[in-house]
Amino acid sequence: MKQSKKSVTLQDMADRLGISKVSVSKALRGHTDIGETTRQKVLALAAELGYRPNPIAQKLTAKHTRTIGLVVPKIAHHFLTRAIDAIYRAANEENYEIIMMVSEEDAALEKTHVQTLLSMRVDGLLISVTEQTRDPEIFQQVIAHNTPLVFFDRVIPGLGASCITSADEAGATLLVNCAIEKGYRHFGHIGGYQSVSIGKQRYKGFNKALSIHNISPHPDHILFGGFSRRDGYKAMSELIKQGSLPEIIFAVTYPVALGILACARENEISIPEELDLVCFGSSDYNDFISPSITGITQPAAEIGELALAHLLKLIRGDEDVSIGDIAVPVQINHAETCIHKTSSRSDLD
Amino acid sequence: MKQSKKSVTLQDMADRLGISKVSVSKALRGHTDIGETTRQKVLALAAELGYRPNPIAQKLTAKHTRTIGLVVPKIAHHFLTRAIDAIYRAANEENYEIIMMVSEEDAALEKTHVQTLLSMRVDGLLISVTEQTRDPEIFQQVIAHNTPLVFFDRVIPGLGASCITSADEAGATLLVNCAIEKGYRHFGHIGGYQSVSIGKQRYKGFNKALSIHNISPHPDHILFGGFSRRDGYKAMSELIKQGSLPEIIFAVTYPVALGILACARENEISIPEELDLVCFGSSDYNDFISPSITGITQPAAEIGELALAHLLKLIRGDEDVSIGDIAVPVQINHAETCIHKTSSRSDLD
DNA sequence: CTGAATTACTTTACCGGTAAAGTTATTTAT
DNA sequence: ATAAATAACTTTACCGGTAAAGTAATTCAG
Repeated sequence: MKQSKKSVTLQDMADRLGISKVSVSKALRGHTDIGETTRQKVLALAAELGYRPNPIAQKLTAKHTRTIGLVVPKIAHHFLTRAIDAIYRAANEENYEIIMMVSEEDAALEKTHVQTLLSMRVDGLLISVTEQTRDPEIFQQVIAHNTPLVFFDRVIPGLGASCITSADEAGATLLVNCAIEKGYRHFGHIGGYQSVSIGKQRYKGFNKALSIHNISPHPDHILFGGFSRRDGYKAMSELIKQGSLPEIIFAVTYPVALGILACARENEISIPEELDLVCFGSSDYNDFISPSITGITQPAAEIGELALAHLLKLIRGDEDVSIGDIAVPVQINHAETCIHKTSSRSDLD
Repeated sequence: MKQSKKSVTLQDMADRLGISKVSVSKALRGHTDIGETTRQKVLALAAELGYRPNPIAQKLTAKHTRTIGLVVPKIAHHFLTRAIDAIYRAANEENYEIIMMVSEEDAALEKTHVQTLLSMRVDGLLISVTEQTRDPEIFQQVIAHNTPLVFFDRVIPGLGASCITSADEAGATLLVNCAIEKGYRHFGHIGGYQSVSIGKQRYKGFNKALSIHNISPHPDHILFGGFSRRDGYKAMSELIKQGSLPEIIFAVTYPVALGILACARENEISIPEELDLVCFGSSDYNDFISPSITGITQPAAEIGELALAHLLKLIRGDEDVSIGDIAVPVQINHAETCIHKTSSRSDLD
């Protein structure tokens, strides 16, 4: 394999012009030390040779690298995909570079990635943690290292890093309240790991709505697991095995709701007639699904943008920024489930 | 903002141990120059201080950066998302770092990104071009620069860079043949820009199947545009405005098919009864959509992996690798559309 | 027993930039 | 007229590594 053509360096240009490389550097950066004539010559030569400074060399000296590390548990995930997209877009506008690493829901890999990014001297870190992350030690290291850190979506509160999330708790309450108003009383929850922020907060919001209305769900109707379609399917299978079903299930994510839908379909349980369903999250494809699922639309792009904007403020040391948690308000997307309570079950009512 | 704690350098450790920094460097790399006793001391100190070499400094000297540039037109796109995911996973296994940049379907931005990545001294480039890319100049520059380049999905053949794609042409032929066998005779195509490889190849495959069977589609039923849901919707509106509909439409992408579906629904044209529909591509959600759309499933992960593997071979200079195009075979996913021809139209048959 | 090889290091140089501290020749101020 | 300031460069040093070329002490070979 032939070696890559060497690119033009300051020294190359200096040699051609018979001046020192520092002069060339200064000329390019518009330093006042350099006379107009020389500067024009340098600029002309640089254009001619297509000179581009070596960013690696630049980063070696500079205190700031204009690079941000992004760690996400996966990419092919409806919410994250959109958030990542927004982060890239916003970073590009601000002339920051993103280095994304994928932890693949593996806490150990996540840790390695964070360490790698730190050693790459990123100016700051944006992190959405894995389902498995329990030990916050690596993040405490980041904070101790004085590298600005912002969590988004799946966050770890209380570490002294800002957390940007959907209004998980409030959104869940909103959704469940809406169902209560429509007459539903017997709720189930297929929730996520309680060690993960979104799992915990959404369950909390669910409980809050119920307790305000003095409703207590049947313990058998509350199940916890992961956040994927597979997890939803599994939980629904268990629920069916147990025998009794609630009137309506609140699923922790959209994929979980789909898993429930798939499982219900296989077991010939019709949704929303026999069993109703709502969830936190939605999908671009929701309108095409039958039944389309009533749920909470998450402002993924907004969260991505906010997280980046907040991180940049921390990096720049803006005075009007404090480390804190931001919960972006969410809305209900009314679709074909959870229209109104269709049957009243005398045995329970 | 306080400054980040300075990280441990070779010099720091050398000072503490009273040896030269080069010895420390050699010890860490297991160079035979260093005695066992000293090496152990260095290793111990490195572990104690949590030394991590500065990758920026390393890259400045090394000829290879173990970094690969990835340029994609967008992230939130069913096929690309999965391909990107696979690329990250594979790169991680091979201990390569990915630097992804998003061109946002903007050819100018794409060019800048490629230049930036080149100046970052990536070892190779993986590119899926934008809808708008017409001028191959920047890619010719890459090739002239001797940086290995592999296109995937949306490719530019004939430049001397390898192209990894779905079997676009063959897949389209396969799908259309299948429809022909089921009795369909009057075809429409809502296709993509013919300047983009997937648009061109899929249309080509469509034509091939038809011409083999001596079928010529009505010119009014052939429309070209972009690859998004919006584009599908727009094209379908036009088709409706024109008056006559084909029996079945072959849509260039899954989102385009959805756009068609949405537009048909609004105009109370029932699919698949009044108008049938197939497309190139599919979705995780297809099973939940009604009607679920018969189409070609693209091996996104496989294409991502193949593209990366091929690029790595080029980078490593493997002898058994030649620059060439690879079309990964595709399959039909049979769903609720294109079951069999339901009506025969006497006016046309 | 002595020259050559080996061991275990150190010194110097370099990657491609940037910052700080010279160095001249030319102005400007007094 | 002469010291001080200014303009326009150059030299040196440094970022944090790696490669190549010393060097001194010890071991080996004949």
